[in-house]
Amino acid sequence: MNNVSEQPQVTLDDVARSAQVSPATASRVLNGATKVRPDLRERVLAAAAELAYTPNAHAQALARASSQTVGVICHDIGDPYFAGVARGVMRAAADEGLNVILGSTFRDPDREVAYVSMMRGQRVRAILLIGSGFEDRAWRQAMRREIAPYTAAGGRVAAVSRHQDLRLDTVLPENRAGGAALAEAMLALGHRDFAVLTGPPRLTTVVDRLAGFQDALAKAGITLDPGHVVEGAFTRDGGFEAATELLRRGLRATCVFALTDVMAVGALAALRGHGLAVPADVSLAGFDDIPIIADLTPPLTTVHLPLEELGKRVMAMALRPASPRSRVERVSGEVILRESTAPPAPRFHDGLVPGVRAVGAVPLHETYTPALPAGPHENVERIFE
Amino acid sequence: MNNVSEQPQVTLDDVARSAQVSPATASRVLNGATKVRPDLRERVLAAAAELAYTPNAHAQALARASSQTVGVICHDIGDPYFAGVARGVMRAAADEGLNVILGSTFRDPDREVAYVSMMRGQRVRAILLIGSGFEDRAWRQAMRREIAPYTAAGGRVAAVSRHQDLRLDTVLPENRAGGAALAEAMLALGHRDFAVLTGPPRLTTVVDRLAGFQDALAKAGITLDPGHVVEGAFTRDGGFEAATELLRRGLRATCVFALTDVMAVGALAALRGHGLAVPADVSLAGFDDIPIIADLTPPLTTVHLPLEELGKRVMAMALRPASPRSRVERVSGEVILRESTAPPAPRFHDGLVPGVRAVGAVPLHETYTPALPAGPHENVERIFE
DNA sequence: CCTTTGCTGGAAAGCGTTTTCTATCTGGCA
DNA sequence: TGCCAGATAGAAAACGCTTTCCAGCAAAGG
Repeated sequence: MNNVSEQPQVTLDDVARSAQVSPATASRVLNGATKVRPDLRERVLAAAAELAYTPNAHAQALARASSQTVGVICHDIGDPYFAGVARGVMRAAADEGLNVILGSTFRDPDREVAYVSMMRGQRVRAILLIGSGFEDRAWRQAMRREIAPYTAAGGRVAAVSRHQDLRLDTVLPENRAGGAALAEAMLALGHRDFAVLTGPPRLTTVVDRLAGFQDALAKAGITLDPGHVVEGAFTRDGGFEAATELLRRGLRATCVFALTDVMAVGALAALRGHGLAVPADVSLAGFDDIPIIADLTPPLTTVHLPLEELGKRVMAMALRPASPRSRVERVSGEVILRESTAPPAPRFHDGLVPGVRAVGAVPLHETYTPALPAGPHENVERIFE
Repeated sequence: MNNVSEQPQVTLDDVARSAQVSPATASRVLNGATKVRPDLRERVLAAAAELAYTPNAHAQALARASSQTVGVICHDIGDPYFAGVARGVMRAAADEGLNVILGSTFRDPDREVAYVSMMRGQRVRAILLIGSGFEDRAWRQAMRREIAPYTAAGGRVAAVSRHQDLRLDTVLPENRAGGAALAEAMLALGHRDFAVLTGPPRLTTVVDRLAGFQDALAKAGITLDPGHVVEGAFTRDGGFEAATELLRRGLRATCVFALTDVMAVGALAALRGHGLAVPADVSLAGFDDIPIIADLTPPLTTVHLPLEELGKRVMAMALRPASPRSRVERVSGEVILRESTAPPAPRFHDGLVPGVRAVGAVPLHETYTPALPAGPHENVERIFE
């Protein structure tokens, strides 16, 4: 079939033969702890270079019963959120001399389970689950069935932003607190009427961010009009469609909260397409702080998450030996007020919030972190439960 | 060290023993072509499920002397360009049932070579090089030294957007033609004075895009003022800095071409920061058509590349058996005129281009493909050299 | 000068699969 | 009824490496 004549791979035996030593010695030279006579060592090294020898990683993994590989599973590597976290993971992997097997599930739960199984087969040192889990009983069970034997055999699993049901070591963005903080910030701006663009309700991230947002509103005595909560896909187009639907229903809100920045980007386009100015006519806020949104016009208010840091952190977590109790590192979000949010236009005021314009004097681009426990230098808090 | 008692991995022998058959039979049941007596088959399947058996992929790879893995090397997975291509690769990999080992070089040539070596060790079926190569003699030699024995042993290597020196199967965006087409489009708008924000001159992409751009200008009798060519990193901040430097030098150009969209994003911020309106004061164009730029204000004119398609295509290429001559699939770019480019403001006119405003009547958002061979349905042309 | 200790190199036993190869057993046909 | 072909299960070799276990040798000590 293949007319190109294939030379056989050069093996350690070839190197050993060429250097006139035993395979054992060759192995020791190449990665051994024990001493080898200098001249033999020389010969082996020379032979290896000469033959362009590369050890068969599979054979090594088999013989050593351990691998230098970690698995990473995300929903969509094309999404800036995951790309950002993945960048952190790649950086950490490079530092640790680890290889990364990447899985992109395209948001298919079955594919996620399949990836775990596959990585289990690869005997990866650790599996990193990036992104929200699914609120799905069958899925959770399937995952558990894969994960249990893996961890029992010494495998490590760590997650970013996961539901607690799987009891994994987790780097947990404070989605709930972040949603609440954002709501408080918007309330402080004077908004009283909100709309939310949500994602698939099966995702824990959706549930948490929305809940936090609603909590804070409730504390202010405000309930979210169910008609003002529109679901869309966690994509730019999903945001666009959700915002369009919102407008179709007749938007009364003065502030729209898109559960992710990616959705917010689409929403911005939709709002603008309908002749609404942001923030003059309506404020818009997102969540995640993906790199691009500071360069939009207007720059988007959001809840900042240190994406790359999340990736590094989850890797570090996975590399620590397992502990009997699952660890959780909470990473707090930070509301970043940019120009996409402003006090509501006077015509929306209900009279209960006089002088709101004054609040608008809060400088834009400034960090606003109400009610969030944040350390002086890093916004991370460790909790062992 | 690890106080968690580790159960040993369950092996095929365990399954066989539990099913009271030979390992050979168990293997045949699990993935064999030959027939096995139904009751034995049942027992094996039951045992495997019972024990949560997962075959050791390393042992399989060793025994089968082949792996189900491909390697992908890109500069920075956090960059929207690579993330987009990687998404296509992941999709294709999923379709083919292949696993992906990802390498992110962070633009370090040495790391790239190291990744190839590592993937060679993993005996990946194919290595996909995404992104520009380096114009560096030592690097090229090192790469060749890694690639030659790999391909000699039947490994496949394919690249997106590479220099031809390595003689790889390549999916080649028409960087040169794209640069030229963009120049032509800008000339048609009436621009006569240009500036270019380039990236590291070691990258072939930089060389090609710039050359194409200059070619087209030369044809129109225009030479690029060397002071109007500013180098920056291929990142948002690189674009920002390069544009800032350009402004510091005193920008006379009416049109700025950033060699990548990512740089253009930074440039846009810099221009705006200096009080310049785009496109009223200066036009701005990029290259790649990463997803976000259509949502910027103004939406960015660019040369569209089908990123995800690039990824799928390079995978397909790598999966085809090698041919004696290296294949090249050229993918033409497509100039997308959006609102970031407009005819130059009258004050910049040199009097030689009267009536330029009329040209501005060309509707925005429209596709403009001068002098590019594009098929009716896909903008791809196959060339075997 | 002989024995013991300490190194170092080689032989060989795995690591967990797949895949010949061989043996056995069944059924079919003469 | 006897023999052969066909099919199927098991034994064993192989995949390429690491690592224990030995053996041999040199140096050191008695």
